[in-house]
Amino acid sequence: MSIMELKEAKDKFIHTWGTLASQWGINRTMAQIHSLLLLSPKSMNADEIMAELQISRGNVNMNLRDLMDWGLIYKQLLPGERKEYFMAEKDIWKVAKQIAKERRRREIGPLIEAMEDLKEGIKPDTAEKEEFLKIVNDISTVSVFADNTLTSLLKSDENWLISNFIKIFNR
Amino acid sequence: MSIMELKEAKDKFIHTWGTLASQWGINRTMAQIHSLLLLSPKSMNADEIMAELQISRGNVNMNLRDLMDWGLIYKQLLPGERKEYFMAEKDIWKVAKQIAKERRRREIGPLIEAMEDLKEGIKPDTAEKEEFLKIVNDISTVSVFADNTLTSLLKSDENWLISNFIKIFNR
DNA sequence: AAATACTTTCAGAAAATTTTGAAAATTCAA
DNA sequence: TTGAATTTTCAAAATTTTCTGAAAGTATTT
Repeated sequence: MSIMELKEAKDKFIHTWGTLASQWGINRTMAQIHSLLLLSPKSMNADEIMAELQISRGNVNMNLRDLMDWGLIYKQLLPGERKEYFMAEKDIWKVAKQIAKERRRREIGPLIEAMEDLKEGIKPDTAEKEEFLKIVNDISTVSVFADNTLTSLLKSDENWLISNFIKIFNR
Repeated sequence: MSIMELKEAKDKFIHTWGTLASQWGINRTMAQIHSLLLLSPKSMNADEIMAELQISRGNVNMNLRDLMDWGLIYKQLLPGERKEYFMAEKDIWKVAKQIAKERRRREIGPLIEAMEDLKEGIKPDTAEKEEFLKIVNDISTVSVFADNTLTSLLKSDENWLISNFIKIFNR
């Protein structure tokens, strides 16, 4: 690949992040705003984001809100400024942990709940029902395992993560 | 919750699985077919799936294909039968591993590639470019870490997973 | 309290994704 | 071969999701 100018590279970054994110269930604009803020040295307001990404005010507002729900960006109130400014968390380890945490909450949590509900509703009084409960129980067990594994990974601090990372590299 | 009949519980299972899956980027019908096969004691053909889920032949065909790509179901050719029959992998640990493997391949792989491409295109000859490369490098590092962690989890066998699971429970 | 600056909401429009179903392709028995 | 059974494809339709932009809501200044 030939040498790119910075602007071009940043645009490519934003585009890539947006495309990948949409492949795994996160909306494109949300990912684009996130990467824009990730790359921006200063915090930005809604108008700046609208101009940069060529999207509507409503869209910007809604996705900023979602990004705050995900814990990926922060609102910043600058003294003497009426407008709200937004900045992204730049520590990528924190970002990754935050994403893992949210996905755990959104994807694994509801699965565990649903399986518990199903368990409660069925009595294993026939072979058929036993078979059904076996599957529900298995899914429950695996989900709880995944939940616990992720939780313990997330609880352990950055140093642990990095040392693990180095260990894996050196094996 | 009151006592449910088995049929009702199975329908709820299929519906829940479909809803959850669509919340995290997998299409609803694919998840419904998967859960139908997961709960079915015998393998099923396209017509049976069409009838049970009230969906078109094309839709069934396409999603069976996708499920095979994910490695979640197998085609079974019954002797004396022209039609193709399908059965789901019932070992939930294997299912979970397969899902983790695919998601790693589809979500993390392209991210690592994209960051490598960006790195190659930029020379750190200004402070701005250095900052940009810092972020790209950080993302690259975290992605590779996540990739390695998942890979080593997946390589380790079921016994390891279960013993870890027990450890976490006993702590 | 009125005007101004800004943010939020939400109904309808646009875009993206999923689904349908009939036609084309493939497979296999006779 | 032929042709009946079955699977695959794919353009168009249906559905779902996302986006727009103007109106409503809030906060701040004068």
